[in-house]
Amino acid sequence: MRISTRGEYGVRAMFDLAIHYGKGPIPLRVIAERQVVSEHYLEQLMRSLRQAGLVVSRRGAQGGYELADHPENIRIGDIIRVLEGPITPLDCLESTTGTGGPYCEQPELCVLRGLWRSLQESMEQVLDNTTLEDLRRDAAAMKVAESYAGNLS
Amino acid sequence: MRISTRGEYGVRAMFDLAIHYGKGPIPLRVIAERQVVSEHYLEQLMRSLRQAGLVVSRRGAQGGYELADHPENIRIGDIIRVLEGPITPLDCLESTTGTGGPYCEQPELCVLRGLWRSLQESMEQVLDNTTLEDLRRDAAAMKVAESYAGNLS
DNA sequence: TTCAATTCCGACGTAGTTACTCGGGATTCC
DNA sequence: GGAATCCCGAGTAACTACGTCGGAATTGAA
Repeated sequence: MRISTRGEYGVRAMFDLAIHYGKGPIPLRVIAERQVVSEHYLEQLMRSLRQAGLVVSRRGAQGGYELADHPENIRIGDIIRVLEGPITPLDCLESTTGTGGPYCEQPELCVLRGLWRSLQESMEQVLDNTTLEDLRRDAAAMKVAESYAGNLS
Repeated sequence: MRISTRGEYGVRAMFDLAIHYGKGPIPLRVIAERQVVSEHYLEQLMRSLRQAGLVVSRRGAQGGYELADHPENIRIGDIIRVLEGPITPLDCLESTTGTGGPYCEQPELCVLRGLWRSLQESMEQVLDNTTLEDLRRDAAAMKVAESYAGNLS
């Protein structure tokens, strides 16, 4: 029931970009330093996020990454899905082929399906109802100045 | 964000025992056949569940496993915790030592902590408010006779 | 009393995943 | 032209998930 470091670091990086939204591109090196994660590793994650259209990049000197959209339009669930795949406790909920044991092919007969579906919905509810803007506002409410906020995990 | 087969098979097995609660011990072999999981593997899971006090066992001929308590007193969360460990998206929520990045040692300064905590609470809310009795009742409501219910995933 | 059924236990194996690292090419600004 | 930066594919070491295996201990029944 854990998210991996991909999701964790990815959200940290996106939060960092949200805090500094509107100030032009931020180099990977800076994000990695502020969030205390491996630069090379984070680069891989940013690659995924860029391909998914959540961030845009600029190459060369003065280049870097920035959010592709306003923080209020980026949900945490979007980030997690890109980096971790579908938000689901069990793969069989996503496919119709049924890998969740006997009778999983006939969802109407699978009692446990309802349980896992509820779990899935409750997770998605939290992650899709929180945007980067919410987090940015939380940071501000904590009276943590922007200059420090970049260091928050 | 997935549960592993330990949790999945474990819940399936406990559900099976709930359906057949009050009829004496059920041999591992029977559970494994009904749920279509490896007998040897399931044995390991039952070992954990027994040590945690969720099931009781009887050895020898006519032996097997049964729930240690009435199905309404066994929550899905109890089962998952035994087989998967704490229900949490991030280990740092469980410890006070702080492994969630900079400032995680000072939770009041960690903006993301609130997000992960919400996610954790929503997962626990579902898993701790569903008991084996709820699932048993679901099965009955589905008009699936007990004799078939044992086959449900 | 013997025998078959069953749980109990510890160890082993192995395929896949995770969490990175690395080297170099392409692009952009000054 | 050169420094800064992103872009890309490959490699790798450790860990985890998902089992397997062989046999000892216990129990009920014939």
